Amino acid sequence: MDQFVSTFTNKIDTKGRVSVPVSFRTVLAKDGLDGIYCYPSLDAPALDAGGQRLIDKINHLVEDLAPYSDERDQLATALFGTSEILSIDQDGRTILPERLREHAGITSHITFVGLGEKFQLWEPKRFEMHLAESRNKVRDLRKLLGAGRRGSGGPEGARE
Amino acid sequence: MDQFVSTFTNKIDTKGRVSVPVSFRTVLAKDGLDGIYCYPSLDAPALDAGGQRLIDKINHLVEDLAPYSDERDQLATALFGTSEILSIDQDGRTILPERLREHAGITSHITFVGLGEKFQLWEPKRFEMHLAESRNKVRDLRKLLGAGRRGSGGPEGARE
DNA sequence: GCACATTCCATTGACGCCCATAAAATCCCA
DNA sequence: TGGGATTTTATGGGCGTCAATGGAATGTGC
Repeated sequence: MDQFVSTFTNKIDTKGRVSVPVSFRTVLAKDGLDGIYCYPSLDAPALDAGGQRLIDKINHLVEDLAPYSDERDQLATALFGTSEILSIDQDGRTILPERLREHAGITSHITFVGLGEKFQLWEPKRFEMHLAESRNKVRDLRKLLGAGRRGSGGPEGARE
Repeated sequence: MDQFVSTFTNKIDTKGRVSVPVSFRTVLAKDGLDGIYCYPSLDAPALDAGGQRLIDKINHLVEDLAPYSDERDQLATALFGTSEILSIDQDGRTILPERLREHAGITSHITFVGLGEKFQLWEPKRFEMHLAESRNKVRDLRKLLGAGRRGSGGPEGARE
């Protein structure tokens, strides 16, 4: 498996440590990064995270702009400037800096959400609402696509 | 890691010393420069900084211009004429010359901002505003990109 | 002598490393 | 198939190390 899938909710201990789900750790290791590349999501109260592949993608984005141009610096500022490379200790735990926790409203628990090539970190309650919204959107989308194919899952097509 | 990532805000003590974030020092050392190459940013009230790789890049930039052309002299003056190579003491601290501090409006605290191949030095308050602007720009930029192609989108993957 | 810069040392708080425990998943064998 | 044994994961806590910072000691030029 080389993709981030499923969701997990773990606890933050008194020292600010959280266990990273083992399946995510496996994907990261295969990806060739000893840690988690993580930054505030631009359009959600959540954190985006991933491994080397995600870093490479962002590098390409920045490198496509003219050297020493204003735009390039701004893009690099918004992406690299707000990013962290979180270390993972030998028990598979990491520590989120205050700045990142704040952006996502995370206090005592964290929900890890697999999105395939990357994953997100959410405050559990917020993620519940976000998930409900997402499902509704998917439902609407399916209506538009037409009742043509009915797949297998019932009205709750999205996974649990 | 061989890139400047994340931001750090450190204090300037009564003697003008500032600790350079350890992760930045590591990158500089790997880059093969015992110090910080630093000059006033051309289009921001900040300082640009980096290691050997940055020096090489700027050399190429200048060399690509016609010899004895006005542009070449101007660029060389603007960059090299205002540059400094800051030394790093054995406790990982450096001292910013008055001229550089003035350009960035730096007084008691300094924010180190990783931009990948280089980094910037900002007065903390100013950087806050600059970051907000940058994030807005990138959001707009992404909307433009996102409208076009769907699968490979930006770093945020078009979906949400 | 003094002003300034550089080197060295001390403190503090954060982080990494190690071990312990409990719960859960997996395996094994009857 | 079921129940117990083993492994693995999630979590908690102790402790040593290191980074950031402050201050003293030493050096250098005027």
